[in-house]
Amino acid sequence: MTKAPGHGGQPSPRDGRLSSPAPRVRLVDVAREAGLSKTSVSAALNGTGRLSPEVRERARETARSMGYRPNATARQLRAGRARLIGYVVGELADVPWTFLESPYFARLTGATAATALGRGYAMVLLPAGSLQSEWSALPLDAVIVADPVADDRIVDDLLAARIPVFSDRSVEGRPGAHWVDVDATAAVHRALDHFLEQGARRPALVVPDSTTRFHREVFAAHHDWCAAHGLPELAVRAAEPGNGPVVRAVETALTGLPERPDALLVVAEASPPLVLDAARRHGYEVPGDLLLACVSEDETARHTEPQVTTLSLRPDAVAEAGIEQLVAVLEHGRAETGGTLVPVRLDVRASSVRPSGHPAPPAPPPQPPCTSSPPT
Amino acid sequence: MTKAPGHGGQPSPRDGRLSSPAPRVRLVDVAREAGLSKTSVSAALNGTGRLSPEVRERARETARSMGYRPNATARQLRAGRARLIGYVVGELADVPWTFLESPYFARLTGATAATALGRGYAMVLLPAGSLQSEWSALPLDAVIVADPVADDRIVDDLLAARIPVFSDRSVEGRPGAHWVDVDATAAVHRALDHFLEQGARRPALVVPDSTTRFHREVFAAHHDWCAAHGLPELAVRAAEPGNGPVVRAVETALTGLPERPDALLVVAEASPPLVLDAARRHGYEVPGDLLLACVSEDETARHTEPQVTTLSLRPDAVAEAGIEQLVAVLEHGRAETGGTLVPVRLDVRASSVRPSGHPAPPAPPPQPPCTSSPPT
DNA sequence: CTCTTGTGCGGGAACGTTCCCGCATCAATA
DNA sequence: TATTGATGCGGGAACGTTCCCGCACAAGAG
Repeated sequence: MTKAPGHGGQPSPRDGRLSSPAPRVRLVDVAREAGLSKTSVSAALNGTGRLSPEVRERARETARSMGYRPNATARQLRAGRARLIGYVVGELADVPWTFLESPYFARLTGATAATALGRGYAMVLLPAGSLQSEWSALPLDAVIVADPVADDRIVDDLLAARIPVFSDRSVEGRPGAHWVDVDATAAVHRALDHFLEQGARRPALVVPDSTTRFHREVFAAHHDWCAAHGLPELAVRAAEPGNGPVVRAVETALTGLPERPDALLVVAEASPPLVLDAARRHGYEVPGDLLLACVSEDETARHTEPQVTTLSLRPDAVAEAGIEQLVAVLEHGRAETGGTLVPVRLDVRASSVRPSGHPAPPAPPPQPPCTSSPPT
Repeated sequence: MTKAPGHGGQPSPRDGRLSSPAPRVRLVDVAREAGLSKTSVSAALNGTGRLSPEVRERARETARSMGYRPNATARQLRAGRARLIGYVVGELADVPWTFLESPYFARLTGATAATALGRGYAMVLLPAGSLQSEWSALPLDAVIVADPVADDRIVDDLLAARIPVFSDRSVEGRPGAHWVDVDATAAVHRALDHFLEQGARRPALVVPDSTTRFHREVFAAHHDWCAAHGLPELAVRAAEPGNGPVVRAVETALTGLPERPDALLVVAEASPPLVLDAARRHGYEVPGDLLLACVSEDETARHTEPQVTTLSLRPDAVAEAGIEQLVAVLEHGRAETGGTLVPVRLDVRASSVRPSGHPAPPAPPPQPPCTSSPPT
């Protein structure tokens, strides 16, 4: 006993027999029991330092038998980081947490957590539109902000707090912010090209009227594609995301447009069977009268009759790219990563394949001379 | 400068001009700048201690202007806990993370995270079937294990590590473990009673063949109810959860049973529109030929034609009860909490209401004398 | 026999907080 | 004028790790 405990005269209540529920065993406890120093025990357990095999083994065995578990917080303090990342999803910020019900975000969330954990980072779920006070008590090494809405302060707050942010392309160029995004333009073009190949000439689009970068880019891509191909721009914007508004928008697209569409692309997290039912209710046979494709991760698309063609935004790939970038920035100090664009995947199923009985145009569609809009 | 920096002769690289990216400002930095001690600054920022208003304000202002943010890890170390809880879902342990795609778990997860954060706890997502190594580096105050499967080691590992566990009723009686559960028996009885009121006499049940306590209790409750009411026990177990197997089980229930059912209760996270479509494909008109109810949180049930009756397991209430219990145990040391049973909610919609044109039995069904099975 | 080199282990200082004290100072009372 | 009590602030010890050293000792080289 080289030094007095300092706190009180008593030899500290560590040595048991007090009613308290058995304090956790620390490194020094193991060291004392094994007749070693905490330095040696630490080195033994971590496999570092210069130790004789006997001492190493003795320390390990003592630690095991005493049920020693290192204090994670103390380690973090020493290490200078907590290997903890935050995860916020900004869409639907007014209705926090409903995002998990959308298959895309459900998968993105799960894949992000899994990938992060594989790289040694734990992920905490944060509510959208949260204040500083909600997360300032957390030792966050970085925060992922999935699909921020334009007016959300969260990204600014995080950057002001010098916390690295990983988000979508809308943060491009801001110092301390990095991005991974879905190739929305490619997605829309891919689906519309597919419709065109299958003979559709009046493809319609349904997209929610949200302020996320993705939805805006979808709308613009559709506009450009229609202009470039000289086809009518049939688009309906759903008032908000969610099955109700989207299904109503689908009904508008099927009945309330100047032209009756022969193909429908739904770029919203709507339930494929619901969309299919809506089409049927309004007298469309799919795929006979209407080719249907949904941007969706919902696996119910594979269980309808006919099965519904989907365009996957590949949330797992987005998550992987995001975490890879995060690790590169946090651990190797690569701040110059330019961002990553993840390609989409079209899963063609019966709902968008023209049945053999129907007339398929042999030649590509006539390109009208009035294509004056830029193909950008 | 009362004491040498100890580390090296240099005045430490804190004072800038080195290429390093501006080290984070600490409490002592603020104190030095304000001409105060770290004790006073700490007290000023935390609103504790005895300080003159001027000093308090000066400390706050200096901290603000220097962009001081307290180090969360150091606080946690001092406080002895991290206010961090783990969240594991054990079902579908072989396919980690798919659970988030089920509306029930999506809502449960979101509600748990939100409620926890409201009480000052952050929630980290952990993969099912994870090893000690995955979470041992995290300073978890407790772990929530949603619906553990019978053979999962996770609960044992956590209890062995002296981490409080909050789970379903299957952990009842184990020291250090607490539970909140859904009243499965009440749920089944509620739905079947409703069918009976609506005149059904051959209600069928579809339930996944899983090892979670919930699904086993559902099966047993159905068995008891049928016996008590002298009705045929029409039950089909889906090979596993998921839309595919469940829809196939629904088809079996509709076509492959000894009796043709006149009501169907689907206790699985299946998409209501898919179940409805399956019934139609096999010649049932809902609700004319078949009363339908699903145990589901899927909001698509409100957008089908007819709308589908659902039995909500109230994940938000489960989450709230769980966190409340967690706080009681962690902060007030109430270890004796007996557990909480959350009631269900039946949302009756058109799919389970006998249309007026159909014959409705005026009197309650004849109770046969052979009711020998215990009504427990 | 002395000087170096290497090995095995321990002391003690960080990491950044909070909080228990103790030491001044000053007003009020005897 | 002394004694008390309250008030305002600072010193320093924790919290439990990791890691940089330095010290002792043994072995080999000159």
